[in-house]
Amino acid sequence: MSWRKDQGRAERGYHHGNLKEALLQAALDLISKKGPAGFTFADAARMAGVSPAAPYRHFRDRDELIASIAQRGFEQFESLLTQAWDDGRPDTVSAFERVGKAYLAFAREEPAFYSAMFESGLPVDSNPTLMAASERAFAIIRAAAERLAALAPPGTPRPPAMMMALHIWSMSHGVASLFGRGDAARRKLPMSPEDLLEAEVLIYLRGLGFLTDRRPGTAAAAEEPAGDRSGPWGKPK
Amino acid sequence: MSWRKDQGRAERGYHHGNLKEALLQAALDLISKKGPAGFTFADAARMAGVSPAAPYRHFRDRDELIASIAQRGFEQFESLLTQAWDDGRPDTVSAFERVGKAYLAFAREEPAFYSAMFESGLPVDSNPTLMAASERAFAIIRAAAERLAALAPPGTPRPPAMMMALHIWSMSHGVASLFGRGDAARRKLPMSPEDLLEAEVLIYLRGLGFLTDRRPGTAAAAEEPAGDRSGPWGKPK
DNA sequence: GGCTCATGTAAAAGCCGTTCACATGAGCTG
DNA sequence: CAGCTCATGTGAACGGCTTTTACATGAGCC
Repeated sequence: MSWRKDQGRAERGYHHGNLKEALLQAALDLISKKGPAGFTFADAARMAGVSPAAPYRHFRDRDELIASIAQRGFEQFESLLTQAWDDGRPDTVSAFERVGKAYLAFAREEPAFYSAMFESGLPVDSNPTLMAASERAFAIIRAAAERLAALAPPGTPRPPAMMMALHIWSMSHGVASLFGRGDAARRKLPMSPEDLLEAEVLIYLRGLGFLTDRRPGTAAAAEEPAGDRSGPWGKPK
Repeated sequence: MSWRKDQGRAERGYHHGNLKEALLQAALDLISKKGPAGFTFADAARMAGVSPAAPYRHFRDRDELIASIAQRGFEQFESLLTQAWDDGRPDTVSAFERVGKAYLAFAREEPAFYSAMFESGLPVDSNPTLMAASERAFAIIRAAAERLAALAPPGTPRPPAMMMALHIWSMSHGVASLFGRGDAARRKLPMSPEDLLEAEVLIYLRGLGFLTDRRPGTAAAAEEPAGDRSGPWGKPK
């Protein structure tokens, strides 16, 4: 991937040609290295090889750059979740769990996006298009919850899908922000964040009446392919 | 509560007399108004009526002030959780739920402490005494989980208390940081954060085999006083 | 070929964090 | 009480950041 002009400052005319994009990339780099607080507008400009005033031709101020990154992050996030959900294939429950894992994977692999989205301190409702992007991403979780709710075992009250979605979101976000990333907020854990979240979601689903232990002969087995786990947290000793 | 010298800059000698405390208070004010990022060392100094260099006699740098606040926050947090847990009275499950609510209440009522503790971007492990304070607070949740695990219905595998504690922590933190505070991260919800978290915890506990719907004649009723709720999310229509 | 306007620069104002040499005076010592 | 000492506060200064303003450049269009 090479831009029209080499992205280094090497022999570049008066005009950069791709500054907006270069600034977004630089900001991503910097945020992932030093967090959204440590990132400076001037640094991004330097990295792109332009003067400190140049970015103002493309972003009203520093916050707007961060908001742009958050926006882009929500878009990638939405696409990742969509892919993970895969319209509920091969079965609703395991697709649902995959969504939780995708959430965590995103937080770990795209820490810069994740912090811009959730830890930058920007009010979510300041920017309507940002808010909309955030809601589109959440809509994936919501749709998944909707499908899951429809599978509620007959006889039990059907859980509100919106509530389930919010619960899953909060679990994923909680695990991701407390234990998820390598360098910030490191706390010792007896298990990986992924396993922690998986167990949490499975226990939760079981609490709703979804028989996630997948033993043959259960109601869930009618829709789910057989699994071999004995319970949400591995084999008890 | 009046200090030796009136805390305003009004007729104050060369020495402040209580600068460290005044700075901590000022920082709390500022952080709760403008977030941990918006807070500046110079502002705190101004608010205390001293020169911008004075704070350096009490804190190595800005981060150390924030860490001090986080530390103090963890201490208050621990005390609040201890009080909420009340050693499991009147019954383990309801005390457990009270702990979740206390978590949320703290996030809402002490946003400045909460952000310093969880959203300031300070590496938790940078300061050993901070880390220790954080662990003491978490120990309350852990102890509660321990007691709850001991009540696991016979016949089912007993869940690891540590895991339960981490689950509860992540749920509480997830709800608090996504929906908890009035002004940052405002997202529309069909229910209050408190109700959302309560339902989440109840469903989770049910998933572990704790019969939290509290109908007479259940195993849980042997330890729990009777309640009147029909399920974790109110009456289904 | 010449115009225009988006895009870049230079310079400057104002703020912040941080450091350093120096000032002050609270509290101890005799 | 006199005098000393050292914790605590001051002022000035450095470098860096954000943001604004007036000006420069040249890409794309007529």
